[in-house]
Amino acid sequence: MRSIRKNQPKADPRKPARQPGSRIHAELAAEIGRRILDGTHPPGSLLPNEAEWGRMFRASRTSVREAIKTLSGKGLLVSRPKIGSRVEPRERWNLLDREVMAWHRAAMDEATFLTSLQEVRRILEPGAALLAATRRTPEQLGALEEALEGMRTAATPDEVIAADVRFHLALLAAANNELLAPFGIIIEQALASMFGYTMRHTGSSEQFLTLHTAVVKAIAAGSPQQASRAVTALLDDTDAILGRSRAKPLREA
Amino acid sequence: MRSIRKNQPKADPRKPARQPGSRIHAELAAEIGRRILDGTHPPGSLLPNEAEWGRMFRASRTSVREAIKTLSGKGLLVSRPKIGSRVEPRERWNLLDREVMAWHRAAMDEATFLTSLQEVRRILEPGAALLAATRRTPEQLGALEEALEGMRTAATPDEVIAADVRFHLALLAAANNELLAPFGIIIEQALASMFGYTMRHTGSSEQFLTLHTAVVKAIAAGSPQQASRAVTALLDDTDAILGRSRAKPLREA
DNA sequence: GCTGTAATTTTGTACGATAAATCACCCAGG
DNA sequence: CCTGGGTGATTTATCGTACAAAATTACAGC
Repeated sequence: MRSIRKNQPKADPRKPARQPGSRIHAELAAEIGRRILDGTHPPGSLLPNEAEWGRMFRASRTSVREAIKTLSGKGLLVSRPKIGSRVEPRERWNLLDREVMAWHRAAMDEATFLTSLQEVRRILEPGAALLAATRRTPEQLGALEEALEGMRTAATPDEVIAADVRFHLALLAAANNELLAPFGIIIEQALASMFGYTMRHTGSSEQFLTLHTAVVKAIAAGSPQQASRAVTALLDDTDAILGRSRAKPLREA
Repeated sequence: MRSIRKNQPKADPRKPARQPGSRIHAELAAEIGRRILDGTHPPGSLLPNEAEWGRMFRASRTSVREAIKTLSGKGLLVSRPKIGSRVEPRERWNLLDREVMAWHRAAMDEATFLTSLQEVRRILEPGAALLAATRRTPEQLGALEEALEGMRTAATPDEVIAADVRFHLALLAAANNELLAPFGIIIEQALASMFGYTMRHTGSSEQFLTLHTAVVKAIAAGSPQQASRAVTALLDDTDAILGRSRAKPLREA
């Protein structure tokens, strides 16, 4: 085994020789993305130029550019010759992108983030259940039942969460609206964020199951109103577990 | 004025010399993206390798790679050495991305697409109105009123649509949930798609204004239920203009 | 037949050069 | 003074080439 390398650009032993499997451009995109989301580079500001990023991270301009392309594809910035890369206003950011949302979540207060997520869930999921009750295919109903069974038989908290995610994604899918499915990332993020909270509040697992079962029954029966209400009850329970005494504006009706 | 170029890579006069201002990598991303969305390259299939794209479009591999990075950032594909770039399953696609949605819209039946969009609007907007009624700032209320005034004084259909888009985006913004704002692209797409339809059905413009005014009044008064119902009525009217006799599952309540 | 190794293919990274876009500045002319 | 044009400088955009790394495939040896 030889140890020489012909085109080794930097023989710098201080650089800890990136772990294998990591893609430099992906790391750069994540690092720059995080710095944008956490406010280090606020909207409207000019980022360091490509050469400078390259020096900072000891990466080639090629890799920096690929990272920047990833980020501009997510609406975080725009690049123009002679100007540089400028951070876009927040409303242009594609917050519903998996990575962007993960960076965002990491950068902000977890509780606030979770509140926003749950609020959106309260809007979306009852509506999705309404559609699902009349449209779900037998396969989609089967997926819901499978997820329910998964929650019932789960041995560890991780498995419960995983089955719960499957359940709510299956619910969205059963609405049979292709523009509804992408919202799944909101649910994934919410349940992932929730992980730390729910672990401190065990004890309502039988109610947890009952509520989920009610949703499946309503959808199986083809009762839109019932399904919608069941989902709302489920979200109420979730928020209760979170220990929040929120205003619950959606329940005023 | 000289016409020679030192490092001209291809002196091919058949290639129509890209119009200025166009970014090659952006064009490539759009072209490949469209081909994925329209089913030319279905999920799970392997794309041509980077060198081949380069030959097809007479572009350098560098540009092709930047285009691919844009697309993989949108969840349309993943690349791995020796394997190539494989199209991801649809549920991974970031359909809520502006560009992806535009490609999608171009590739599918317009009426079906519009139906999906309106369905999501029926779920989201009443919920947003509910929140907006209690949370909107005076500035956000002002933005709604401004958009309303814009519809009233609009001289051309284009101006009406533009003001309408402003109105509904302002509504989303007034809900003061940062995860709700990104859904604005759904509204933009819906109203853009609707353009061709509504032009054939003029005549209900006074009702159009009345319904929008009702929304503003309810939000100004801080009445969540009223605001929510007003928005639903507005969407009913929109669907009626579209000439659809849809099941209106959300109105069963 | 099985196993480990070599060859091969494709993406990943690096570098250097040039093109194009655009801003900042200077400078002449009114 | 201001105004306009030209000029230079800066940054991204594109190109071409070379090599590295990953992962599949082929194959030799047992």
